[in-house]
Amino acid sequence: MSPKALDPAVRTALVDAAARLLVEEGPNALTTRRLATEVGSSTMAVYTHFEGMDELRKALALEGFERLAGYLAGISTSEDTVEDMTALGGAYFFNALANSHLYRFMFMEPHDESDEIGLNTFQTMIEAVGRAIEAGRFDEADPEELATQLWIMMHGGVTLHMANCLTFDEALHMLETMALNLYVAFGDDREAAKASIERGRERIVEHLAAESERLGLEISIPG
Amino acid sequence: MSPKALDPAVRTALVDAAARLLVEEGPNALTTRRLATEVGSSTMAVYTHFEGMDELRKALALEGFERLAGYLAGISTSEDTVEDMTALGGAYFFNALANSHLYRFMFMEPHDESDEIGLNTFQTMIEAVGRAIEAGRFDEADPEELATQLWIMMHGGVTLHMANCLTFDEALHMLETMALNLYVAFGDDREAAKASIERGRERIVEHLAAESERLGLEISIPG
DNA sequence: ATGGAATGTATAACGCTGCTATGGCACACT
DNA sequence: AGTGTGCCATAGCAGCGTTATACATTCCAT
Repeated sequence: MSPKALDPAVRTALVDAAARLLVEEGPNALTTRRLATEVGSSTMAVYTHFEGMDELRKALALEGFERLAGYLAGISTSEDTVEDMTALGGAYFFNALANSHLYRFMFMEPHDESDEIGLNTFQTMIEAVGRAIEAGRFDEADPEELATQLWIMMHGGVTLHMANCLTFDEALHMLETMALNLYVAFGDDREAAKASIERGRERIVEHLAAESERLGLEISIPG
Repeated sequence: MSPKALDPAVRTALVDAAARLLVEEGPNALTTRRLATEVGSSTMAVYTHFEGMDELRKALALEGFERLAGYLAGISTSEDTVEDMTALGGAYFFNALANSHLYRFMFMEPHDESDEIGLNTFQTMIEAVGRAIEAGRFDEADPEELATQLWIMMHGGVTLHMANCLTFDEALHMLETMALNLYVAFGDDREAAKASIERGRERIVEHLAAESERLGLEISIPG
């Protein structure tokens, strides 16, 4: 009883075009008509594949979570668990800036429902904290509790930077300072934490340099 | 050469009506036509007293900063500087929730220009940190540096709660835990900080209870 | 006191938005 | 091969922010 199968390619094409429009021309370019002409269909496609623009925006938020997951997955684990954690934070930070409009949809858009989707992305951070606890760098504690603190810190720094309340340099510096404070509060040795943060930043810089070259982007990373 | 003076009452009426619409019916109710009928004028009023809806929204953000300043001003200083600081954080938190739509305009709306307005509100927090340093609770440091960390923490917790990523209780608990961690990192004694946070929360609860009774609101404050 | 210039405001319209009713058309199943 | 289901294009609706125009009001200069 399916006369014409719903083409999933159209759905992904819509999401892809929407994401592209978002990063290239900003949120104002994200309209049904524009989207329709972009994928070469009519505005009805939005309503057959989604319930409307709101649900498409939710799908876009999901796309944002997947990109974030991709960035986080690019961070390999090492014997320095705190360095890994710092690198994950850096990946979070740069993903938020690179896909800032998507980040908006993920966390800064007024949600009607409480979509708890994408929170398994957060699992990566919890696991990293767990490894640091196992390695003895952090005191015994609930990994989620510690990871949440780091998340609050990252999200706060990222969004205050987006709001022009902190410059890029300020945000980066404050986040590193806060990370040091929290790592120490979590049980790590101050000097060891400082060294791990330093190495974590170096790894992020390398990683991002490679990434930006791959994408042909131009990202300036201050000292 | 001023045939008809621009009535400032209309401007404030517009801002007041906009703020009321925002808190009572949400952002979707904030339209030029709705606003016009609300203040009993035509849509043109928005364009004579503002350049358009965007500038009106900026004025609304300013209104939000003033309300925040009012909340913060309601926190008196005591001999326990860390308790004061915690109470300020609580006031910040509850203001953000009570005027969440205004808070959105202040920090979560994509700004074209970098309005650095309202950052003198932040001065209150810097001064509170300065008092804690003078009192010897915190080590000698740049007060702004420490205050910024607390701000990042508060903003992160508030916005993650707004995004339904943290429940009210979770946000409150995490913020108190983080505050303790940061206070200790700033140089305070752990037990002293714990006691100050406890007293700060009690003060906020009292303050908010009085405030909510005055406004006839119903705010539930968990233990 | 009076004419004229300047300026806020109401009305109507424009282009845009998200969205929906309608109808045709391509497909899968019997 | 017939048939009906369901995707999609067209056209239209109500609403949005904004603007052009006409009117009314007010102040200054004479």
